[in-house]
Amino acid sequence: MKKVTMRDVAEHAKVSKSTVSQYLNKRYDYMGAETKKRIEEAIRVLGYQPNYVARSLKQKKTSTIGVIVANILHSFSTQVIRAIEDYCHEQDFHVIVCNADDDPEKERKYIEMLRAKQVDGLIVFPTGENLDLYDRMIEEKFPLVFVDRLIDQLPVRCVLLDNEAASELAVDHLADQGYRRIAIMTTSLERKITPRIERISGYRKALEKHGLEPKEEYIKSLEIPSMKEEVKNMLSLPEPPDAILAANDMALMEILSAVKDENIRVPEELAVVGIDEVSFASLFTPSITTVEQPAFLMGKEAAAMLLELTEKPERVAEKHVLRYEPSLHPRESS
Amino acid sequence: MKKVTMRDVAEHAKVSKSTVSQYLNKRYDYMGAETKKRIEEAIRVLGYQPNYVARSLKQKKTSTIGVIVANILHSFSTQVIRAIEDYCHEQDFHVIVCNADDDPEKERKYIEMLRAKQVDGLIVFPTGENLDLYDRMIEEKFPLVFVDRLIDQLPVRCVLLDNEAASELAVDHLADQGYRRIAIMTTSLERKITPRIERISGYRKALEKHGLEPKEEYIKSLEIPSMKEEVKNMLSLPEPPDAILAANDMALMEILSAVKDENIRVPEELAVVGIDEVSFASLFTPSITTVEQPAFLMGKEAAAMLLELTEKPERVAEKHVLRYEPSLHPRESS
DNA sequence: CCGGTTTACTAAATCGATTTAGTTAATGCA
DNA sequence: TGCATTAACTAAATCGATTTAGTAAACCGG
Repeated sequence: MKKVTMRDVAEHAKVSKSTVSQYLNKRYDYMGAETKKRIEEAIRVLGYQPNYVARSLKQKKTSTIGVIVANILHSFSTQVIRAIEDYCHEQDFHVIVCNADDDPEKERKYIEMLRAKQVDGLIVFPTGENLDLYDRMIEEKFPLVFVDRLIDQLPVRCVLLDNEAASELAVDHLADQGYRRIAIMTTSLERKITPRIERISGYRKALEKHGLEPKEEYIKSLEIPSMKEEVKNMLSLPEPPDAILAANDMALMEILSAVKDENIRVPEELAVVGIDEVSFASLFTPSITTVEQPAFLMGKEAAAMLLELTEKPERVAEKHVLRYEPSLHPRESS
Repeated sequence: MKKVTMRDVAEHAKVSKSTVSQYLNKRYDYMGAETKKRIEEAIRVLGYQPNYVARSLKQKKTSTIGVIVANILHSFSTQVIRAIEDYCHEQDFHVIVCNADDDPEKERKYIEMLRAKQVDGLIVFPTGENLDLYDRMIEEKFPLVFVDRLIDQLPVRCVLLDNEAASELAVDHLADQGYRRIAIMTTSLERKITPRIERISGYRKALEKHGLEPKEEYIKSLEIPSMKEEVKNMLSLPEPPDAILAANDMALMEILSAVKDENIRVPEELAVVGIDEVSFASLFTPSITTVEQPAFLMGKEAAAMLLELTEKPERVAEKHVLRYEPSLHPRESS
């Protein structure tokens, strides 16, 4: 049951390997009709299937790209991944997805493995800690696109949300509805992660715009497990917030869980708005007001950009920061 | 900026390529300490990184497996994929995921592409239409595991839910709560897809067990877009159901959407139970009773099984149908 | 100090394609 | 007829590793 190779096809069709290769690559320029038929026949009866590994070695390209997401638990990541996969498969590229789990060591390992596998390019939601690797890729003009997070000093393509606008949309909406004591909660504190920082700064600016004073007790970023507790704390402040902005989908889930535990009426006692669209937003009672990222578009753009770099690697180091506009879905929770 | 190869390392360290290869593969049996140091040094200063494509060609293995899911929109698929990826990455295997979109032609294309890429094995949620390809893989002893769906006549490993038990759990629970007019709704009608068929037959058997007569108006399988409409139809029957079992997560979402549109009180007017756990089940008001598949376990098992077959391909054709037990999460919606 | 063993390495074949530089035969045109 | 073209192929090098068979020197016991 050994593998059938091009050599076998060649022998069976009584031509050379070269001719078979030409045939497979549709270089029919000077190929006899008779020969063509014989090769076709040989391929059929032997059940030949090409070996892309061999071809990749020779051609120095694999038609495969890698995607390393910082944390696959975010719905945003999965939406972007789907968009990338759809686009790439359309273009006959394959995709290998890795989840760095917000761990720079894992990120390093995956970057190294994927490069060893000779992927033609990488889309990375960077943890931000492996500057040497990022630098090296850029220097080598290895096709690279960053998503969701910015590394200021690096000249590289980036696809991300206008995060300040996202918070602004949410705060504007809440302020318009008459809410004055607006809190914000987000996950992940450690490293300076772009979306978290920008969403908080956008929130501060928007408050200011509406003449509202930011209170530090209303601005919390903490790990998932302590989140519900903090919602409860906030609500038992002398002056509790009348609205909470969840800075991402995971924060939203925790807030909703706390709200249910405590039997808080939404939006009468507390308004809730989430950044990131979630599958259940409109099904919920009350339905949840959200600020949606155009995740699908962003994924598609990132993929398109990467595949383009694949053909023009000299342009890898041109810095392009593409900001996408979020959109508000006003619903019953605010 | 050309690539550094083993040859470059060898020259720089003044040894042969073979020695460098031994070094990289940690065959230190008879290697001088001095030589070792020189190679190490050369690798460092040149920034050498191995090329797995070349290695794969020689070794005839890629340390990569393919996963082809029938429809990635199901939460079950994404959970299984995550489990597979986690397990494989732990074992230093890579995973390429493809979404066949319930289209047998796409499935065929992906199977062919992945095999051309020389993946070491395939985990497939089979559409059921490409028997020739399935047959051929089994005949060639190509590592293969099926998930979620059964193809009766094929001797192959399968990982799936005890679907009849899932419906039974749901119906038992509903009957215990006093519901008598229990309906079931599911997506996808065309092909005879295992979970759909078994969940419906399990439902029928369970009804019978409880002395309830199955009514054809209560058993509906249709495409997503017409689903909401059908819920409304059902509820305006002379004798409307008092409970609906959603046979999967997508059906559940449609039912919940209809329930919200029509302002139906759950569970007073209509109880709702879903097969497949969804992220928002416990957050919802009312929280949703679900029957959970052990998706994570199933994915892990499928991956473990496949990697084992990778080492014992002679066992590919042994038929093993692994059935997993679902579990009930009783909540407020029933 | 001689034949065998052990140590430390290397040359060359190989994996399965692609590609370049030819080769041979047929054809065209003056 | 004679020389350049063109058509239809092919031989061999190549991609970057792994691996097998082999070599040469050092060692070692009798």
